[in-house]
Amino acid sequence: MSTGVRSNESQEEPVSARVRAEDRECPLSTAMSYVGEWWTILILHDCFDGYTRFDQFEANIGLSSSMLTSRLKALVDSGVLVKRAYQERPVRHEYVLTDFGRSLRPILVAMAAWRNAQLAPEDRAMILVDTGTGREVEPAVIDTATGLPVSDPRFVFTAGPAAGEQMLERYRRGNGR
Amino acid sequence: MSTGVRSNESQEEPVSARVRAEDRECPLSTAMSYVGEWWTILILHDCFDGYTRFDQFEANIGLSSSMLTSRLKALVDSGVLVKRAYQERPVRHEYVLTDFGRSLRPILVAMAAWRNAQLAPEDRAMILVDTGTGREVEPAVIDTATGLPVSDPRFVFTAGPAAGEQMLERYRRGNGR
DNA sequence: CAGTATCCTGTCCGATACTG
DNA sequence: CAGTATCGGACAGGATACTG
Repeated sequence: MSTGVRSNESQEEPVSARVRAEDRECPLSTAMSYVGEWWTILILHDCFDGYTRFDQFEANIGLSSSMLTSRLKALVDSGVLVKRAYQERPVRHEYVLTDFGRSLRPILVAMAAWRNAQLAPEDRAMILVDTGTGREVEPAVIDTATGLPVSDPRFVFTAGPAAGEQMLERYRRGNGR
Repeated sequence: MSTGVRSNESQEEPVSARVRAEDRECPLSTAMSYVGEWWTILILHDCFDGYTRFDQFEANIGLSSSMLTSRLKALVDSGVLVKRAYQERPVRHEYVLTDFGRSLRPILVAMAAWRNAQLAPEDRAMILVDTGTGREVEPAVIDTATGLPVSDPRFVFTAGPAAGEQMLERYRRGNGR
């Protein structure tokens, strides 16, 4: 799990997302292989709100049980959740976030904040609050060095040290910048 | 476009994502209807890097031309891109980000930052840099009031003023918190 | 309740061919 | 080059039925 990618699998080998992510060696693609699916985001949302059980996910999200089974399995396989029996006879499981899974929360927050920023405060259906003060949080994605929002045009993507040929080509002179 | 949701459409009415987003009245779902697809993220990435043309997207992303056509159309319909002829005879178009489209960039940055944080600096294939200083940016999602990262457990989601029954139910006493 | 297994439909998406 | 139209296979995902 050091690379953060799905570890095992049955004998079958589908998972187009994984292949695409590695082929592209791009952090965005890798991130998409984790949070690029509706159900995954919705399940994570539930988890961040403290829900842990199959029927809770099913009720909150409203997906079919077979889909939920397969999504949960994928999340466990990829190290985002762990499945744990919390009682025997009958055996009952709970699904809880790993540290790795918790690390995804800022992405969800950024997405929710993006949408809420388009709405007047009184039109927001879900908000982030500071339990210390009770006040609504206004999240921002910033550069930790300067504190500036990353939407500032001075910040641009470019090839990193481990860039492959495709990535280098992408950032060679010639794009519209 | 004030609500940021797709405006028009041909006579046909597919777009399952839109329906789901509105039904759920959840900012995460709405965000997912915009950035929940691989191709959309990849196209946006290209746009943020200054690419504007059909063949550039095709070469960088490697998707089929028919898919690219339909993804671009969706992005134009949803107000993320505008299609503009930059020359006549033969007519050639470019696709450029609207302000609304540009507002999505922090989400992409948060995703890339999430992945890069798992890698040693020398293992990163793509990074964000400050063109002022030339240094790599370490982005963070923070609360603008306190400056604390939103990963801090004091920050939690809860129902907002416009929460509907489903959202209220979700945050009533009873989840695992 | 907590799932698993099976079926079936719609849609994603690449391949191919065509147009100005 | 910058697309559009059509075809067909693979798979996502709901509905339903079954199990301990």
